[in-house]
Amino acid sequence: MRPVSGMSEPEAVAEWAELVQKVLDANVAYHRDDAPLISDADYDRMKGRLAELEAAFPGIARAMTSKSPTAMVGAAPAEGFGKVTHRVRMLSLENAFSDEEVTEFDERVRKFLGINGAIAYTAEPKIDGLSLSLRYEAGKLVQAATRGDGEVGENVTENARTIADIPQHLTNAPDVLEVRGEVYMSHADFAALNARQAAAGDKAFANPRNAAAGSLRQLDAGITAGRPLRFFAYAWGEVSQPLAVTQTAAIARLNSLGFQTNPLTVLCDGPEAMLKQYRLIESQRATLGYDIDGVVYKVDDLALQARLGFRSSTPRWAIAHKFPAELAWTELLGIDIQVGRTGALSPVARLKPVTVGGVVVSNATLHNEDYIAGRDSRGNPIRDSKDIRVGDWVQVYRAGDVIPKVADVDLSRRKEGSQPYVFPQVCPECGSPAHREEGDSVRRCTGGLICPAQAVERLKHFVSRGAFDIEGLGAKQVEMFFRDASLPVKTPAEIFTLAERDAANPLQKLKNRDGFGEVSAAKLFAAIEAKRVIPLDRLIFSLGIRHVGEVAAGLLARHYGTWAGFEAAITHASPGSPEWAELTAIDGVGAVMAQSLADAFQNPAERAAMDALVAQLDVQPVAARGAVDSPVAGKTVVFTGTLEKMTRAEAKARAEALGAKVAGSVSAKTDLLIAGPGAGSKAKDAARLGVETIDEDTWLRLIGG
DNA sequence: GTGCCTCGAGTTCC
DNA sequence: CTCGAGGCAC
Repeated sequence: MRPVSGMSEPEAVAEWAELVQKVLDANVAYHRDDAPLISDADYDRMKGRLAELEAAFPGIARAMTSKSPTAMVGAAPAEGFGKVTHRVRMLSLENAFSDEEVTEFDERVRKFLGINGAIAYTAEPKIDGLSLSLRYEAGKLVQAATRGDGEVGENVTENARTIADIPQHLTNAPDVLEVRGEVYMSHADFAALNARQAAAGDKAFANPRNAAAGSLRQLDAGITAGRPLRFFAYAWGEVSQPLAVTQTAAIARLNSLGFQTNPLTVLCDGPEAMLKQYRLIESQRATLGYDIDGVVYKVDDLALQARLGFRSSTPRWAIAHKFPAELAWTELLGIDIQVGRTGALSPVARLKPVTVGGVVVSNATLHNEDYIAGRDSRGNPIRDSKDIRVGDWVQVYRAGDVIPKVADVDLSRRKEGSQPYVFPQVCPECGSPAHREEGDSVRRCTGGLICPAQAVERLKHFVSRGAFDIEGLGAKQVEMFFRDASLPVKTPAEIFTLAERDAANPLQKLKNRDGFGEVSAAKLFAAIEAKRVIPLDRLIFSLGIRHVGEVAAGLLARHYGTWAGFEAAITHASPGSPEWAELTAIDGVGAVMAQSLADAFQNPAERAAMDALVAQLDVQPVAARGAVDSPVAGKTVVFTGTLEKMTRAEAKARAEALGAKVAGSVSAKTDLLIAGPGAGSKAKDAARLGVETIDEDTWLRLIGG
């Protein structure tokens, strides 16, 4: 590549224009056609060069950068779309795969609510498209957003405006109304679109879902307008006034506001009726004219829905009853072992590519060594104890329509002289012994940070979304720096000395490398610099300590507040010590997690890496508790005796939603005891300790209902 | 001790 | 998304 410094402006413009076209073509191939034209590395290189040209010739930038793909931020999931934070989280649904699981769902709901009689549920087809949230203010469509990760989605307002089923204006709607539903493409429209694609020499879409997703995510809304997308409304997010008192009535209301709602939505009086509707919908599946992948059941009474509330990522009042997964047979070409950040050795099946549910699958997970051998972790036989051998014909499916898995083996086609797979006893990456602990289903490499696979996976975790989340430093860049001879990054601390080391390196500066330019190198250094200031919870999560995920890291950070406090406590924690007692007293922290933390902090190599890292950082303390505005926020409460207005599970969920901590027994830390009739020893304990005790009605008044 | 509810870890394909 | 397992209530 020619150095930009020796180029004239017209030459630069010519190269720039050519590159823009190539990048745009690649974008179309990747996003619309799901068929990459070029490798990711080449793509990144082209974008880097574009940025370089634009930086060296500001004229280009002023005149045309708005057209340039560099204006569409790189790497991150939201290429070219703005981000939208959902005011009400877009959750996913719990899945059921059998009739029993549906019956259990109903039992669970009634148990939670303490209702013995029947409860009414709606049943509706689960459309196989992509969910979309539409925000209306004063009756006008102001924003459309994809689901994203449920918290943050992409702003696709302009594209949504081109969909005929989506009204631009509503009359008699609440001031604020967020309608949720599914964007999909009908079979007929999908076939016609693919015929057009073929006529134009473009690649066909694999299935209607991909076609709908690709069409909605066009950067040019003009292309979306030419795609026959449809929309069914089935839920809502933020509303300024309630839509109705039942799910059925709310859907009818959405329909009268001008939305398409699914005509197969019916009200059922219990599991029997739900399953009947499931079979009816399943029997009509082939003739509906659009893809569905199951049936969704929802508690009809919205007041009950509110009482049931949510678990961490799914509502308690709904479930998706999925149709059986599509299966396909193919040949197992080989078994590779991958090493994860905790050292776990995971076998991956390399398959002769096969289409399953409209997607070509060439890899599948084999879980662990027992799964290959045909036993579960308790030693019980699975797949009739058939083991899986290289060369076998295997049946694959996509679990939850996503993750490819091997379900079965065809013994009649097993090749003569095939041998059972021998699981490696040493790490294939570093050669250290791989041990399997009693009762554990995974075998782990014992190399720790010595193992390059573990080290690089730990680094990837370190820069991942919930951890340091450094823009421009993703998995791919981490791999590159890890293997780099002149500017290596082998430990998290080394990320923060990157700029300094680059400046001190007279040859081969980062900005002169393939894939980087002046601008991108400076941007990366700035992004790293910005993350020197880091909240304690993110730091703890980023350490990648086994059993300590995002939630546990948050608990620990909130309990200890500062790095100094946390570090001192864990360093001295061992079974029997006061630090250990304090640690395991945290709600959600048990002996296993405590031991894992202690092991990490008391291991000299791990500890050295941690200290070097923290020396580079400005760790922000974390406040004790989220500022929930309620009289019980931050209080520790205990329930005892018989609760008459709600079940124990419900009482606990509501108290926690209001920021209270619910404990099982009364201690000096208890702030409030809610005692129903029949309270025994706990009430005595409370009296002895001087803990305030109230009855259920007083409690309900206190929390407002 | 048993059973429920979550979380954590690992995985694929786009 | 699923599985295994940790943590806790009963």
